[in-house]
Amino acid sequence: MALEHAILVSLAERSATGYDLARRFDASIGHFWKATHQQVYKVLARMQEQGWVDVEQVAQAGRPDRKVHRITAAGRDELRRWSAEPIGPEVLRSSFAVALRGLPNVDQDALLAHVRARRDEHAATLEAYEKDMARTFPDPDALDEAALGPYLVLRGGILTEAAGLQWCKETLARLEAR
Amino acid sequence: MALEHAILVSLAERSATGYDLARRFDASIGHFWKATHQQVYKVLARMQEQGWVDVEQVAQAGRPDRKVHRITAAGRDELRRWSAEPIGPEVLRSSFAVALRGLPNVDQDALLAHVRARRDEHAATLEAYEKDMARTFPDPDALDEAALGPYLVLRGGILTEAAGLQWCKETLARLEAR
DNA sequence: ACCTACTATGCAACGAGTTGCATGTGCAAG
DNA sequence: CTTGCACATGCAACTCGTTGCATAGTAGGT
Repeated sequence: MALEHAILVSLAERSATGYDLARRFDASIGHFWKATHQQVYKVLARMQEQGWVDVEQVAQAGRPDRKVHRITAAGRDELRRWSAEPIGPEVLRSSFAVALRGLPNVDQDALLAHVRARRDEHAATLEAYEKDMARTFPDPDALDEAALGPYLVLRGGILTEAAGLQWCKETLARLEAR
Repeated sequence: MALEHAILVSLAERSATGYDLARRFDASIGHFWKATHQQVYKVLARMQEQGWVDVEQVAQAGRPDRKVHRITAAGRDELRRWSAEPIGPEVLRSSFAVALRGLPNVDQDALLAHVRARRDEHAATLEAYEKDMARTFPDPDALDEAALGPYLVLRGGILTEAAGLQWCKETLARLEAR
């Protein structure tokens, strides 16, 4: 499993509550790793037992205490240990590709609508990433240590979205040409 | 879940045993959907109960009977019904991106080695896809009904691999420049 | 002669991930 | 004044997916 490690990376950037982490997994980190809040809370509890994080309880009025999780030295060790391990094969699951492959056996109109929707999503995401890139890394040739990782990941997001968009466009052209 | 549907698509192309399907999930279909043989057998049993496939038992000497699964009319209906449903968000889980994002906190040498290995894998897969493309679809402007789906999926594979390769190259250039 | 891989099925135990529910306040929009 | 969203935690039940094991003959390499 690697949700642990995604959380460790995130906590190494900045300490956070489970709630904060869950939101990060809906936003920036969510571009390459998804997790729900239930999962995050469960895993955080386990990580605490293992001593990878420790918790500072912050009382609040009218709502549950914030439990701010901070990465420990053991957590950093684990991150370094994990990063030296061979990376397992990336999980690939594209129901879009499944539907395309089954072209003669699926609902053609629905498929066409799916492709269009997907094209628009890729276009929107790509645009958002490019804006983010321009805002956060205005000068990509002058990045400090802390910025390089996030920059490279965002670059990956842009390349991935551009490829997805291109795929949709070609697919649409083919389907519409029939 | 959509493993059912990936199997239905595969069986619509050609009837098969669980063993055959498992191998397809290691090869062509595996480019966009992974599944182990244990999973395939389990799901096939369920699909049979639901009446989406039926099974012809073929006796063999010295090894278990082959159970050839064929898609039924109900299976085809299910495929059409499923394809009209909204597609859920694609699952994204890239431990590579996690490691990159955590750049300052990971083992730098190991990461560099991972990126190189990944670059080589993408290059090899891309080359294999392109050969497959040249062999299977020598004239992409003259595709019949049955070929279009597989063609488009392969195109998607090529675009995806090319993007991954590009990402690795840029990443390497950045990491090596430090 | 031995070891490995291929064919072909499947169970059992476990770990990962999803869905649904529960609780309770404060604040803003309609 | 009511509806809904943001904050903040978490349990329970379930399904999905992985890992390890079991069986058993045949073919091919060292």
